[in-house]
Amino acid sequence: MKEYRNKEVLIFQSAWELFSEKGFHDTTISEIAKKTGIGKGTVYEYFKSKEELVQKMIIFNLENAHEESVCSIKGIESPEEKLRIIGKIDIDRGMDILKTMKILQMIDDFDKVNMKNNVFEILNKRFIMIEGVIQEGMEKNIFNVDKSINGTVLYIGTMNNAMMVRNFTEERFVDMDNILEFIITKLKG
Amino acid sequence: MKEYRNKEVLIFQSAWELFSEKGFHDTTISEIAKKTGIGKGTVYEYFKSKEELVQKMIIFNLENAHEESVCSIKGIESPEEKLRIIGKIDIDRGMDILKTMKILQMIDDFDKVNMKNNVFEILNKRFIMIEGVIQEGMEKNIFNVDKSINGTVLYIGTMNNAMMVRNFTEERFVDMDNILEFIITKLKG
Amino acid sequence: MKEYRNKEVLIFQSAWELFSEKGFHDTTISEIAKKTGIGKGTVYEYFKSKEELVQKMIIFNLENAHEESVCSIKGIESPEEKLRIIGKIDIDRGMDILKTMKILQMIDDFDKVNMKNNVFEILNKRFIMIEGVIQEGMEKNIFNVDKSINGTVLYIGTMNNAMMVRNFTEERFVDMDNILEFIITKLKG
Amino acid sequence: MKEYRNKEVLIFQSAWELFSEKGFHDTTISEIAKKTGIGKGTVYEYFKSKEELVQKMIIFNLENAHEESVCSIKGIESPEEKLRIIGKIDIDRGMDILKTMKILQMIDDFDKVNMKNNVFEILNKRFIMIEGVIQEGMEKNIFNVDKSINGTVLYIGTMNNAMMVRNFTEERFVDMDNILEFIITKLKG
DNA sequence: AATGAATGAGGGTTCATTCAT
DNA sequence: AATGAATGAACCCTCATTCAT
Repeated sequence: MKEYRNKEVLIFQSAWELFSEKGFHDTTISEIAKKTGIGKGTVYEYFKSKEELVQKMIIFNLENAHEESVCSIKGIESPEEKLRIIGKIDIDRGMDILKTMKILQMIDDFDKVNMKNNVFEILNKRFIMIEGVIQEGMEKNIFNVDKSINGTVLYIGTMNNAMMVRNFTEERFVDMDNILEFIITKLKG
Repeated sequence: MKEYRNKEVLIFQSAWELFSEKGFHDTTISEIAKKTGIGKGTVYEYFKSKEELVQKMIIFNLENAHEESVCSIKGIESPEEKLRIIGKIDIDRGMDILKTMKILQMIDDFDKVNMKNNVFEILNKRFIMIEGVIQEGMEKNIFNVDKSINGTVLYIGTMNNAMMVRNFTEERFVDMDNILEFIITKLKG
Repeated sequence: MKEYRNKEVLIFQSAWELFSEKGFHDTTISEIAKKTGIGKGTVYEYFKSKEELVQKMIIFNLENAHEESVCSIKGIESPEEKLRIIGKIDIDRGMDILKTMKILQMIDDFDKVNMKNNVFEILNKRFIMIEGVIQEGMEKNIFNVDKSINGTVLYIGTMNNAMMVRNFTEERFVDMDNILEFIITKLKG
Repeated sequence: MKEYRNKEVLIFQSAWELFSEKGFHDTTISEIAKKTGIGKGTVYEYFKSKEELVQKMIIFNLENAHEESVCSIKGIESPEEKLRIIGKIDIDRGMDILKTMKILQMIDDFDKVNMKNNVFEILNKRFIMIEGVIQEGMEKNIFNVDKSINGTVLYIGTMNNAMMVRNFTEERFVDMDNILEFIITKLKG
C-alpha cells in the first residue's frame, strides 16, 4: 500500500468528514483547509485539484477498509465465520461504506478512466474477496446458492440497504446483527 | 395524485435526463430550459428554485413508479407472483431507480424537513408495499423469513445492488431475471 | 466589417483604456466591468474569456484604424500625398497604434493560430497597404528605394519609434510632423 | 559597471530565457529557481522581489549590449563604418533587443521613478551613442539629415521594425544586411 | 405567461513572498 | 547562505436568480 505523507492523511480526515456531511460540491477547499488547521494554498501542495483530492481520499479509505477485512479473516477456517467477521466489521464501519458510495455517486462523471483504474479496482477487490468466501462455502456445501455472484450481491446489497434504511430512518429499529445472521441463514438455506 | 401542469412535466423530463446523466450540480437551469425548449425565466414560473425543481421531479418520478407497481399487482392473488411482477417492473425501470437514488444522494443536504415530508414519504410507501407483500407471504407460509423487514431489505438491497453492479461493469454478465428468481427462492427457503 | 453589439463596443473602450494604461495582466475583469458601468458577469455574456476580449478588442481597433487609412486615400492620385495623409492619421492616432503593439506584445503567447489568423492578418493588411503606396511611388519614379519592403519598414519603423521616443520622454521635443516630412524626403531621395 | 555576484548572473540568464519566451507574468519565481538549479528562497537572497529582479536583469542586459557596441567602435574613424559595426552587432543580438523591448512593455506600470532612473537611463545612453555617431557624420558631411534625432529614430526604428517583421513572419524573407545598407544609404542620401 | 439580458456572490486555483530550519 | 513548505491575497469564471419588457 502506498505511503502517505503526514499532512496528506490529516487532509483526508477533514475532507472525509466534510464531504460525507455536506457533499462534494458544497464543501469548499477553504473549509477543508480550515478544519485541517492549514492554509488554503497548502492543500494544493498535496493535491493538484479538488477532484484529485476526493479521488485519492476515496482510494485511501477503501484501501484501509479492505485491508482491515482481509487481515481479520486470515487464519479463519470456516467460510461462515469469515462472512460473519467481515459483516461485523462492515457494521462497525457501516456508515463509512455508505458515505463512500455517496461520495462516489457524486463524482461518477469524473474522468471515467481514472475511476475504472483506481476506485473501481478496489471496490472490485472487495467484491471478489466476498465472492471468494461464498465460493469456498459453496464448495464445502455450507452455502447453498446457484451462482457465487448471486450470493455476493445478496450479501452486499442487503447489508448496504439495511444500513441505508437505518440511516434514513435515523431511528435504530433496524438490528444490523440480526440482519447479518438472517443473510447468513439465507446463504446457507 | 397531484395534478401537474403540462409544461411542468416537460421540464421534469428534461431535468431528469440531465440530472441522471451529469448530476445535480453539473446541470444548469439554462440547459434544462434549452432542452425543454423554453426560456430560462420560464422555469422559475414553475419552480421557486433549482432545489424545489429537483425535489418535485423526484417525487413525480417516484410516485409514477410506485403507482405503476401498485396497479400492476391489483387482482393478483399469490404474494410470490406479486413480488415477481414488481420485480419485472423494477428491472424494466431499473436504471431509473438507481438514478433516483443517485440524485437523492446529491441533495441530502437539502432542507431535511422537506426531505422527510415529501421524498422519503414516497420511498417509504414503496418500502411498505413490498413489506406488505412479504408479510402476506409469511402469513400464507409461502415466504420464510423471521421478520418482514429483513425480507424487504433483502429484496430491495439485492435488486439495487445487482443493478448497480450491472451498471458499473457495463458488461451485462449480471442476469437480472436470474437474480429475481434467486431472491424469491431465498425468501421462500 | 463585422457588426458589433452596442455594449460590446462600450466594453472595448473601457478595456482599451485600462489595458493600455495598466497592461493586460494588471487589469481585472472587475475593473473593466466597473468602468463600463455593468456587472462583472455581463462581460462574460459578450466574451468567453479575458483572452477572447483582448483579441477581439485589438481586432476592432486595428480594423477601425485601417479602415480610416484606406478611406482617406481614396481618390488621391499622388503616392507622396497618400503617404502624407496616412502619416497624419497615424500621428493623430499615434498613441493608439503604440498601445496596440504594446498589448499585442503582452499576449503573443496566446494561441498562435488565432494570432496568425486574426490579429496578424490585419497588421498585414496595413503593411501591404503601405507597401502598395511605396511600390506605386517607385513605379512613378517618385520614391527611390531598392525594394518596396525596405521603404515600408523604414516608414513604419521610424514612425513607431519616433512616437515611442516621444512617449517615453514625455517631453514633446519630438516633432512628429517634421519626422513625417523627413521620412518622405528619404523615400524620395 | 556594477559588479555582479556569481549566482546573480546565473539567475539573470535563466530569467532572461523564461521572460522572453513566456512573458513576465507567465514566468514564475519557481521556474526561474528551478532553471537556475537553486531553491526558490535563494532568489530572494539576491532580489527583494520579482519586480526588482526583472529591472536589474534588463539593466544588466542593456549595459552589456551597450558596452559591446561602445567597445567595438573604439578606434574606428568613419561614422559610416561605426554605424555599420553597431548595426552588425544589433543584427547578431537582434532578438535580444526586441525581447528586451517586449519585457519592458510588460513592466511599464512599475514604479515610474525607478524606470526613469535606471532602465531608461541606459536606453538613453544607447540613443545618445547612435545620435552621436550620426551627428559626427553630419559634421563630416557624410550623413545628410536635417536633425540628428531624425536620423537616430530612422536607424533604430527601421532596424527594430525590420527585425520584428522578420520575427513575426517567421520566414526569413527580410534580409537584415540589406536593410542595414539601405539605412546607411538613406542617411547618406 | 414568457423571456433572456444582467447580475454578483462564491469557489477553485495560482503564485509571490515569508520564515523556520 | 540556502532551502522549500506554508501561506493567503487576488483573480478568473460560473451560474442561480431577478426583472424589465
